[in-house]
Amino acid sequence: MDPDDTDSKEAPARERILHAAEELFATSGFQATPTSRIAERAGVPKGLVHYYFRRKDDLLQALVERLPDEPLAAEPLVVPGDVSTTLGRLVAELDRAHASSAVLSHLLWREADTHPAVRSALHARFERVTEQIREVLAATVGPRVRRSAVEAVASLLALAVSYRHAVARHTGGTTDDLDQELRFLAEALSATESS
Amino acid sequence: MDPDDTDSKEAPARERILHAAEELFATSGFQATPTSRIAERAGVPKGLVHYYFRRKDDLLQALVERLPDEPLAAEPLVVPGDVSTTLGRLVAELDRAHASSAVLSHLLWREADTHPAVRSALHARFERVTEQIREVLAATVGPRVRRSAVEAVASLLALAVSYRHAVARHTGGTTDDLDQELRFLAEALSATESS
Amino acid sequence: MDPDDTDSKEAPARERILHAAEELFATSGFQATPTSRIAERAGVPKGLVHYYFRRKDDLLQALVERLPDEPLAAEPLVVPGDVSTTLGRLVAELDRAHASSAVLSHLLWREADTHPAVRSALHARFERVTEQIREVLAATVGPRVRRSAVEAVASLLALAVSYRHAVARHTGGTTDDLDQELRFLAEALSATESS
Amino acid sequence: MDPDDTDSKEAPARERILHAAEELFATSGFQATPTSRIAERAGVPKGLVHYYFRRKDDLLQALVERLPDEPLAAEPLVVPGDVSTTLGRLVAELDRAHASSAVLSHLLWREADTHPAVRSALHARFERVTEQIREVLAATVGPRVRRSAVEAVASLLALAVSYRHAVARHTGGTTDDLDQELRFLAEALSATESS
DNA sequence: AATGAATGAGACTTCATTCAT
DNA sequence: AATGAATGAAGTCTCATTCAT
Repeated sequence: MDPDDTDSKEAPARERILHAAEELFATSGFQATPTSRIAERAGVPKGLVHYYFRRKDDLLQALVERLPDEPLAAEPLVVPGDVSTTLGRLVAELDRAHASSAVLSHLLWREADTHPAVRSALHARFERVTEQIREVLAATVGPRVRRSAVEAVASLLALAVSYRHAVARHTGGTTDDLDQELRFLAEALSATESS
Repeated sequence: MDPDDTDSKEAPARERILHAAEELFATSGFQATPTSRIAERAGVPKGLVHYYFRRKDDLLQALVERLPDEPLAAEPLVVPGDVSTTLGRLVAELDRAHASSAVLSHLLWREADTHPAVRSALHARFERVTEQIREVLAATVGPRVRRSAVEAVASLLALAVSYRHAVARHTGGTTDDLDQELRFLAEALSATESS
Repeated sequence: MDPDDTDSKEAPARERILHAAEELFATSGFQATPTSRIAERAGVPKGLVHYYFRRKDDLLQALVERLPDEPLAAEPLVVPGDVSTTLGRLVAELDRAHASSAVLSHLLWREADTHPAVRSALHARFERVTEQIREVLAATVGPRVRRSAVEAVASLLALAVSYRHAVARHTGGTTDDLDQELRFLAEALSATESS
Repeated sequence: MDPDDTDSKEAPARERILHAAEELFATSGFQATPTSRIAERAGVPKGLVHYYFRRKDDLLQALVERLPDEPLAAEPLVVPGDVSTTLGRLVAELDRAHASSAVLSHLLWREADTHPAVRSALHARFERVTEQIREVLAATVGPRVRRSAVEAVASLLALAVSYRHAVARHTGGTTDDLDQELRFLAEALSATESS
């Protein structure tokens, strides 16, 4: 019929449905988004949504399984010996990564209460952030820094960063920076080194 | 309704409705809770719910306005000079306060995305926690500790504690303790003092 | 049909719904009858059907529980000693009773396969017919007739009458009469008496 | 592919579809059986069902036209002069024949209300049973037995047997035997002979 | 000949909200 | 002041059927 029509026929229907659902779930919430609106947004008939995803929950499930969760390379961030700068870069990078998947992140927090699969995805994400901070720190501080201090800093930072991400969706994406806190942590780590 | 049922006259109907709504909203979410179930749980006829609260949103609004958010006395926690012990007590107290209003807290997080009033209540709560930590810290550390260090620790701790509270509802209320992190922060504060 | 049926607002809504459902279920079958058509026929909004009967099955259930199943007086039929006449009257009366609740009877047969409650109602109905035949016979034949012969005749007649009722709904209500068969049974009973 | 492809296809696809439909229609009813489930059960793609049978009704039609209804040989059952034994054997044989096509029989009764073709098949079946009973009886009783008595017994027995078959699907296939009734009928027939 | 993606009508059901009493 | 019957919009989901390959 329309061979040169590239606007709505560009992606396969299934993909367009997923994309529409992702946006709408994040914007209005899972429950508040009718499947009919997803179909409308994706430019497909209502029935096709249920053809690919029998129940509405399956759509959410598919969305969670599609989560990118890129690894985030540690080395480029590390300035050996300069904890303050390194942590600053690290947090900036975590914020950037979070912002780039803001839609899905929002979705994660919104639906964690009702969908166990979402809940575990959220938990896994936190664990990954903690581990990344730990790695970067370990590669930055000198060998004389106590291991327990590194652990404590990694844990505190992971919690702090995660909280900021959790509320970022309520503030339109902007959060206070952590400059002051990072300087304090860097200084504190150096202090343990002296012994 | 049975007229001689003293059980149903313990609290005024309006109060019973609010109480039922609080529990159900927290358990199943705002959208997923029919007003009819609220009426049922409160032991009042269905019409009465809308008699007191014209729209369902008014119920949520009333719930948020009822938020207790007791101030939490600072002095009993302070052990002057002993930052580690004081912070331990403080966090324990914050956790306890949070747990005691777990239902409402859960509700706050669940509905923050859809109701601005809830969102601000959540934000105000975070600010209050930060302020309390700052107060307690100020009363504990010696005068030689840098003000900026106190700020940094208060901020970090508020973020960390808040994140733990945010996810407590997903883990059945249990969260990792912060002992190691608190010791590290206490030590770090002492270190700044010496200079 | 009903001479008192003046307008559709006469009976309370719940009753009108039941009445409409009864007719439509019998005419088109349970599955093939949309609840919307029941509402339409009853002259009530669609929602009211589900207000009174949460699920469609509940409507069928209520219909079955409403089954009249009048006892059918035995004495007026009995002509002592004249088995043939008595059986003729009895069958005529059973046919008449069946025809008067033709709609519900049809419904019973249609839905017996899918609804156990309907199935048992159907079974109970057969048992009742058998018992009535037995009673009438016992009051008609002389004391010298063997009990086992009465049993056999009652059983055969109940089966035969019931089959005719079962297929009556397919033939527009008309069934072959049983005159010849009844005369044979009467004669056979008399024959056993002689011994 | 080629129709003689025998890789996983024991029977031709069309046949497998009919077989699957027969079972599913009998088990769950015509309306309640989606064509997709028929395809699934038959192990064929969904489109193929409608390729062979344009509309769902065509499937039912084809099923009815395929009805076996084997004639049932009369002679082996007849014990000349012994009506009781003969009738016993006859009923047993009719029951057995019915049970062997229980699935289709069930289907017949279920869909008689909605499909005229099914209805006539059911009616024809009853006529055939009556005729068979009449034949067997005629070959069994002596010439002095009144023809009208034979007619009456054949009719009564056909009705009784048919009712038992009609409800057999509700009772898991088991029905009360007719021993007592058959003895009575045999005796009654003999009684007419004496004159 | 065969297939499975696509379609859209329509089914059941839920529920906030209104209103007459 | 209180109630529960009534309303109708909207939601999820099913499924026979069509059609382009």
